[in-house]
Amino acid sequence: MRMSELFFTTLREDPADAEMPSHRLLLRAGYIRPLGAGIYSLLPLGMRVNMRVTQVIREEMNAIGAQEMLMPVVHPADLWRETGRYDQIGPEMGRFNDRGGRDMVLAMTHEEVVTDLLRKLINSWRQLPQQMYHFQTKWRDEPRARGGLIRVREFTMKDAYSADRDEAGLDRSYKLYYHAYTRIFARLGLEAIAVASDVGMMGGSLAHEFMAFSTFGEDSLVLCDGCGAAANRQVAAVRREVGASTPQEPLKEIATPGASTIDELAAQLKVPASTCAKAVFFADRDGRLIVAIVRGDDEVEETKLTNAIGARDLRPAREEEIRAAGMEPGYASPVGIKGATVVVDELVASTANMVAGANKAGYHLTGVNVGRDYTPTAVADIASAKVGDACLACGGQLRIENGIEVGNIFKLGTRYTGALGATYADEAGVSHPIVMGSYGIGVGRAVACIAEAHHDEKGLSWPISISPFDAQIAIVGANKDPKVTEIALALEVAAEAAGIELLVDDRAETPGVKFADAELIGAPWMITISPRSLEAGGAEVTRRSTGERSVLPIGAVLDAIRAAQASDRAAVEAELLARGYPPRHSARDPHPAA
RNA sequence: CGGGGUGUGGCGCAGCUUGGUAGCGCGCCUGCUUUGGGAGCAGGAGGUCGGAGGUUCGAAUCCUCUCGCCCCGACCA
Repeated sequence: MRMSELFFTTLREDPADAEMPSHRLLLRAGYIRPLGAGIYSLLPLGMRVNMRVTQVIREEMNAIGAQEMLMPVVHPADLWRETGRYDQIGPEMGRFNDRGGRDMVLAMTHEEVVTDLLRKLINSWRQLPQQMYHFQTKWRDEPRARGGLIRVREFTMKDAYSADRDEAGLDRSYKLYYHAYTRIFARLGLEAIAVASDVGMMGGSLAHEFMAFSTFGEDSLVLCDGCGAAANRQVAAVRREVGASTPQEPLKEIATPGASTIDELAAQLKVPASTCAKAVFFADRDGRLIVAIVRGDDEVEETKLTNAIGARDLRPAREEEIRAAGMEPGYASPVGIKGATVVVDELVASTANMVAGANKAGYHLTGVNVGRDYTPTAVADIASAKVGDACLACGGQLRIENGIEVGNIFKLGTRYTGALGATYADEAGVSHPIVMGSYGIGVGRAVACIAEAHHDEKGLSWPISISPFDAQIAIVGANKDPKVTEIALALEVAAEAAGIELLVDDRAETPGVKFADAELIGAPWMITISPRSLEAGGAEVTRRSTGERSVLPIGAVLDAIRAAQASDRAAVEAELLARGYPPRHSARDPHPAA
């Protein structure tokens, strides 16, 4: 490809409204352009990276026996009514009417459609298991798009689905995807780990998220270096010391003027924050008030709270809602109130004689005991894991890092097949619902994460496996010697024949511009061909990631690139093998370990 | 949806407080010179100042409403 013909432009200055490096650089280097909030065009450079990423995913999907297909973006709403999600899902789903006035939806995901196909195509146990996937556009009207391709409203997802006859089959399928995903992210140059996660709107029983480490990550990952346990903070359980059993003291009201926060309260009473009960208020979709009680040194983890009581759409409660329930913000507790759902953290439930609000401004109660002084609706682990907490599995110290979710795998079970009546007949002719899993990767987000992980102050620096071009040629000094252009273009032709894609900078720009743009665009090698390089023996080859430079005879350049590509790929495979993730597993083969 | 910010040629910004002919840098076009780290000189093109309404002799500037976008929080690949 000649750069003079490439549909793109680089920007010399950073776009004002891009913060994250991937956003900034993908814009500046001419990979993407926004159309609206969270809606992007992929320019040819961006599309090339997208295709490379897609190809890696495709190869690994095919390797586990998944079959590529394509399902529509526009669905009849009736199908979504059958699973109940048409009403469950809020404004993040795009809805419209066709010309006949029928309700239609834009795909946010494809469980409904794939399950509809299963019920139409699968009749017998002999047809199972099945694995299928596609790359398709999703529309999710996110409340807030952000960070360029990191969180957008329209995006391409690779979503795969497994269909098995029973839980054991689903276990096997799940492990296959775990295996494939590990291989995919390694091949994409992403350091990603699988963490236990919430099942969210997908439903189902077990889920892992694959998280790319990033300081800009929106999720907090709770990690144990001791045993390798990893979980999303939303669901991370930790080992918690149970309070010593102390005799219960009588309830006593004390004046605590101005102590409307836990810090002030603990300071005023000279007691540790852990002995104070913190009340946090939420309201659900129907306006029902929910009081969550955690220890003063803990925070409420909303996802855990949501799951503990099967609530939906929690939001912070408004002050008037709290007062309406008979509580005093700043001095609130469930003691003496009625009508609210009270969820108590298990640690609070096992701690005697806590300090809690008196529901009267300026007063607290001491000697508060759960069960005696108030009755909780539920007792559950609803506190956020903290740095330094003890690992549930091994007791080791936990640490917390930020990550970006690039993929997830869900055990759906019969959530959809049950609702839609997708069944098969077993050997005895008895009908059973098909057992499903679903497995997603956001392609554009993966691209953005790779850019986050592979860039420097000068620009992008793609891994060899997914760069838009294998190398970029800077033609320098063509005015002094027309031969350099000839040689460069001949090299491009030879490369094409060898299956190597070069981007040749034949523009009438000064060398400085060409070098700067090459570094911005970030192909793994920059090849300079100039009178000077020819004199030195051929082409000057610079490795983008290291800045390492050498001069090679023109005839040796392509071989060198190919050799480097091969050894890079071999190194990734060797590492994957060492970790227990060799290539090639069929869905019907026994699986090693995952 | 709450909070904060911002909207002025393709990009980055000034001008707004104190109303009076819309400016700067980069990029773009033409010519000449230049050519190994974002060239120089000369000439040139390009803007309903996000939109609507209002105040005023006069609005980028003041007022009201509205829309877009970005960032921070509650949600997700």
